[in-house]
Amino acid sequence: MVAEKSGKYEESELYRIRHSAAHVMAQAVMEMFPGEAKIAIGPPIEDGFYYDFDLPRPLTPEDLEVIEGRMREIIAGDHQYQREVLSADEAREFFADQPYKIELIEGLEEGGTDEYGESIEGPVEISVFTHDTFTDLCRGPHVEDTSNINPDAVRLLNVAGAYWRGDEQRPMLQRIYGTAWNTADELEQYLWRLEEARRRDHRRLGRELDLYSVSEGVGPGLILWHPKGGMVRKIVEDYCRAEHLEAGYEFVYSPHIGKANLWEKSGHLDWYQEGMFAPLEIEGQQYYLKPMNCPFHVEIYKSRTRSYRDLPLRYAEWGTVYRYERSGVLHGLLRVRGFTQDDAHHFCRPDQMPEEIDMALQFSLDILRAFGFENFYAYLSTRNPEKFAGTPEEWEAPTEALRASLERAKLPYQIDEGQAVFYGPKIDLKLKDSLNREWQLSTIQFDFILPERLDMTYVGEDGKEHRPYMIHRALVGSMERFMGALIEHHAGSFPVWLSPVQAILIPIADRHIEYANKVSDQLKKAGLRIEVDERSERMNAKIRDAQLQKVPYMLIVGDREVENGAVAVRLRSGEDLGALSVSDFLNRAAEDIQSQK
RNA sequence: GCCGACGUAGCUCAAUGGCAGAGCAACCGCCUUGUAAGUGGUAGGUUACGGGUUCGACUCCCGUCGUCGGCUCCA
Repeated sequence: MVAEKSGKYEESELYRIRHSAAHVMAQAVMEMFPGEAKIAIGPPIEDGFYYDFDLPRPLTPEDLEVIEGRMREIIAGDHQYQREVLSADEAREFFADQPYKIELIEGLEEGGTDEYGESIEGPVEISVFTHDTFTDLCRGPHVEDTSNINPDAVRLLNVAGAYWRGDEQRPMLQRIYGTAWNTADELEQYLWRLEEARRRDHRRLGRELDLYSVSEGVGPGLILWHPKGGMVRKIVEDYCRAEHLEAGYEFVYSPHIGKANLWEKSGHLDWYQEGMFAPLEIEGQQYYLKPMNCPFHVEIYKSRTRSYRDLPLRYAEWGTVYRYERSGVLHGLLRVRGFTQDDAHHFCRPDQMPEEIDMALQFSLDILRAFGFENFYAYLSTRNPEKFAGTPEEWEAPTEALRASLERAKLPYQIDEGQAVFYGPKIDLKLKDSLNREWQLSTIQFDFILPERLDMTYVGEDGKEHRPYMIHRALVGSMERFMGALIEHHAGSFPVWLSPVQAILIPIADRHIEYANKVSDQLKKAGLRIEVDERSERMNAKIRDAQLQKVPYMLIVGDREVENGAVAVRLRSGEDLGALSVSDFLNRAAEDIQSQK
């Protein structure tokens, strides 16, 4: 079942409002730079709209305020949107001083691309929409009248650079992003959502919770895990390792560098060199930092003769890889230059392939669910016609095999045309977090190229040599990116089983420290991760700090608790559970940990 | 990589050409505390780095590095 691209938004009133607001904005910008503003395109997007301009100078935040103010005036003028159909020649004449529009008109006339650069079939009718003094090449739809736009529900957000037609060889334009809603209240809610996303930003929480840092001294895109973040990561890894063992994987380890010749044979230097760090020279030999683990796992496979009886083999490794990413794309934990994949390779006979794909897919879903993620979207990436090994015919069966597995799993999926890796098609799993943002984590890749390039064989029942199939898969993807997703999904309030500090003991006065340490020892023996706040601070201050660190349980101990062998339990939700005996608290904690909530 | 903004104490931010500051954190005390910040003091700086203009630069100019928002890219 292929997920339908939702046609609903495109047909909605909000879509028309945003599209119309983009036109109003373009009018305001053209008035700001009479005769000098060149307009490109301005479509509605999720949650808002943008418009691209070629202007004589960079826009400032103050300009945005002026533009926004002028937009309100235009809106208040109650101008109708009027559609008119033009011939290509008429349109060219009308937009004679707008080179970007001229280019768009060519696209419409010849067919191939529409006014947003999306591909279309055949030539289409050329229409323009006019409101007040502004006319734009546009297929619509628009609202009837600018009075349908609520001036109190429009906000310009920021300016950014954007290449004309998304092509880095072409001019860089200035893009103004804006948002528009039905009501001021909806706008407020949207702005609140943006603010909430900022509060949850893993880069901010990473610092506040002392999870990780990136040091200028070390280098961009290279992550330093601090003890707290390291603890969370270790728990994630330990859990995954145990699950892998149970699922029939074996663990391997491989080095960080390998000879140039290895990467030549694997095809990485042909297909992927621009993503690799420059080679190191050692005793006249070139070595490369590994961008992937697969060639090493293949070498392990090839270290002896394999029988059909040995298959499938499943090698798993938390392998740290290095990939060159252009400086402008680095982003916290989500786009880095060094990261650790929870990588594994299945080597199997052709007849085992469907089962191996099914297993990898199911395992992936199980693991992600364990960490609190529920909403998955699958993407099937097909052959990139510009960048693929083998022949198009060879790609057909593997692509079908992946598709069949998705059907069996009853996962809704979309096709990502041409997004495959050079060595085969893949399934990617993306998930939505608690703020409805999409994250790509899992990938399951069919590979029929490397086994041949690296000459892998097994001896079949017939005593002859056969070529195995290979699956590359990473479940959480990269530990770094997954940690980023985990931090943001839980807004830093990790479930108890993942919290680096599960409980903090808060002695009310110095005389309670001894008892706090005694309880701490007891809890540590039971396997909990505990801290004691021995600072000479007020209890209130200690609670505040523990709250800010998002510690699941705050255990307050004063005279009453010492006397009764108890702890007064406060949850980070603010809920006060009152005094519990140490063993009752342990039961409560064990339950919470067990449920992984 | 590209366009734009930015870089001042561990963090958040002041100082716009004339003595580099505050709050929090840290450290040393005092207070001994009952569910989100008790209180006094001390220390902390090559203002990212390198050059230039100037009597004088955190401030103006150039370059480099880095961060942020996008674009492009993303095995």
